[in-house]
Amino acid sequence: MGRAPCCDKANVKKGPWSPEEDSKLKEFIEKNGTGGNWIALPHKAGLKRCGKSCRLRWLNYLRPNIKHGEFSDDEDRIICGLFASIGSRWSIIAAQLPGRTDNDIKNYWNTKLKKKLLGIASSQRKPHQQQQQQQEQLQQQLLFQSLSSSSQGKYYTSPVPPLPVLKSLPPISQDAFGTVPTTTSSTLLQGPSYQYQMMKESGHMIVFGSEQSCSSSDGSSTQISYGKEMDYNYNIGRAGGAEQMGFESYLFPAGIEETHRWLLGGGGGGQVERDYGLSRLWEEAPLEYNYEEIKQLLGSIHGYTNNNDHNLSLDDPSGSGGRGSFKSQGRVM
DNA sequence: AACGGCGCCAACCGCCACCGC
DNA sequence: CGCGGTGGCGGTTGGCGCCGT
Repeated sequence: MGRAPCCDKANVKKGPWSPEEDSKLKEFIEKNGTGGNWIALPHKAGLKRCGKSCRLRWLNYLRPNIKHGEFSDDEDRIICGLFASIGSRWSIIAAQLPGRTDNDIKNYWNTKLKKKLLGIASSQRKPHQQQQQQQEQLQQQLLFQSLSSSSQGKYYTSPVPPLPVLKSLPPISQDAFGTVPTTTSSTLLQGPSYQYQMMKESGHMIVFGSEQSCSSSDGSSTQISYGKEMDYNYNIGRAGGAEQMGFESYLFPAGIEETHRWLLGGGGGGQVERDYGLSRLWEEAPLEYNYEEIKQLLGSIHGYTNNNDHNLSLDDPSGSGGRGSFKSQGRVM
């Protein structure tokens, strides 16, 4: 089986575009527009190219106001935040970055940003934290994969809510109190080493990650996994003198509220009511599971798949075949 | 200078959704 | 409602250039 090719492959030129072809295409579109039909366009424009190729060339290179060159820190931040929220929906991400194309962002992510962030993440990993239970690792990795990787097939089927620039929770040792933490790309972590993402004000978010070794005054410790949508508050303030304190609270869909507070002394060390086990432990090696296994594991993450309260839901990938099921996406010409 | 490895990125490929008939 | 054509998307590839040996 197979489908008819979009053009006569024998008679179309492939490979890099010549300046002549570029100017032909540009001139034609500027004069006539695309005519709503890319397949017919190359013939009309006198180009021996596939319509899709023309479209790509126009959208990614010739279109006016295309921005090339280095990505700024702000752009890094937006890409990281959106990737963590919606995964590799490059066209959606590109829509938030005027002048950038999905292809550009995809390339940038794959070649630079991902490595940059992974490097940071692995350098922050502490040896003693490499004792995590396998099940938790698996769940969290799968959670991340399912939310971030379209090929694993979890999709938002409702419009994604407005996404503010995401802020990351500052490490507890950092002087992040009294000022709103401004995130640089170096504090955003992703993928298997993903830790926390935190918006600076109240709102709704999805948190990937977990806390571990949460010590309390009676010496007990607990381990908490997150992989849930939740409402949250995040505040940082000062509690007199040089003392610094802050808190954050999470409201889970089930109505359970959890509040974390911390208190740091000014000069001589600090005290936290709960330890933030911010560094994550993940398997470096990719794990591969079939969909049934993934489903089972995700099913064990409470509250994960039932997010309708928040206008977000997750599709079964088996029905969509893996791509293009982002229902709210608009067509861009 | 030659060669191999690697990174980058433009372009291609294949799939799916949408739309008109 | 079904079908075919087209647009749009994300993953992948191939070629080029840079750099180290």
